[in-house]
Amino acid sequence: MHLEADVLVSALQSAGMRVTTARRAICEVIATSHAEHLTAADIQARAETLAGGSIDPSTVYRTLDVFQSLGYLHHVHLGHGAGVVHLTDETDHHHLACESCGQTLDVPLDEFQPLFDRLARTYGFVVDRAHFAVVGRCRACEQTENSP
Amino acid sequence: MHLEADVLVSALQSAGMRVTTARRAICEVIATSHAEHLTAADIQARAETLAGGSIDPSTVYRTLDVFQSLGYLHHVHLGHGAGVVHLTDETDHHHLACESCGQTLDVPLDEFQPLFDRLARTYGFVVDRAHFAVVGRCRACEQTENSP
DNA sequence: GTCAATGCAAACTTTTTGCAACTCC
DNA sequence: GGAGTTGCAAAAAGTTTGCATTGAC
Repeated sequence: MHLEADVLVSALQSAGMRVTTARRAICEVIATSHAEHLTAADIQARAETLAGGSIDPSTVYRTLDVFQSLGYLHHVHLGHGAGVVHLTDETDHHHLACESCGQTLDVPLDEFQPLFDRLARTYGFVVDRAHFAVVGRCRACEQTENSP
Repeated sequence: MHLEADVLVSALQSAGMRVTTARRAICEVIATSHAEHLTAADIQARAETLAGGSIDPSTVYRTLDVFQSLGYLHHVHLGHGAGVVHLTDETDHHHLACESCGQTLDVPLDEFQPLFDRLARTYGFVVDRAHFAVVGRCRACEQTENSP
């Protein structure tokens, strides 16, 4: 189930691309990020630690683009601010993004499937599941707000 | 049903705020924008035409902020790029945003309400309906893509 | 006459791009 | 050695902010 960094590295090689220190570190970071939603800046920071040197933001973005092209990543917007990346692998859930505390809640796909099916049938609209995030307020923030 | 620009102007006055040429023009624009999804730049352009002079982007943003604070507007992100504003008034529908052609489809709230109710019951998550947009591909783009 | 609102310029965040230097295969 | 990658710097888009001037009430 878990995606190993090796798989990503091999994917680069199979595509005729080169494996550099920066890319190896980024592979490691995204392979071990399963349930997390990392921004490019997050990935840069972790990859720099792993690589033991600095990595330019543009390198991070370019590498993430590569993995999106190869189909391993999608990027998602959970509200304002930076986008996050997400393993394509893990598409069995969706995100509820709290606009107050920034946390995200993962919800099984089953909850959404009836709606998505209906939208496809009625409007011919195919939802991009990976790109989809529902913005609102989580239970904790909702309670805090209503009992000051 | 239609929100008149006068209502917005009065709201400013009731809140102890001043009515300027720029604000009057912006009121006019958003009051007559019903089904449209306007960016700050769109609003600036139209307001400048109405006002017959230039209006600074910062003035537009500040004025839109005022109306969001007063509860008349929400801003929505329909994918990448600039956000759009939306009359709070018209919350009886939701947006399907095509990531390919950029068009948006309005869908009655009824389609979504069962899901929203379920999310609230199960997770305590209250969906910000105005901020919510579903990203995907519309019928036309989906067909174009699949028959080249 | 005050104080809020404006315009301007500058900063800001996130992301993209051009290009010379580098290094992986 | 040659093509793919990198870093740097600069640019892009969208938005926010500081501050002096203007203008509404």
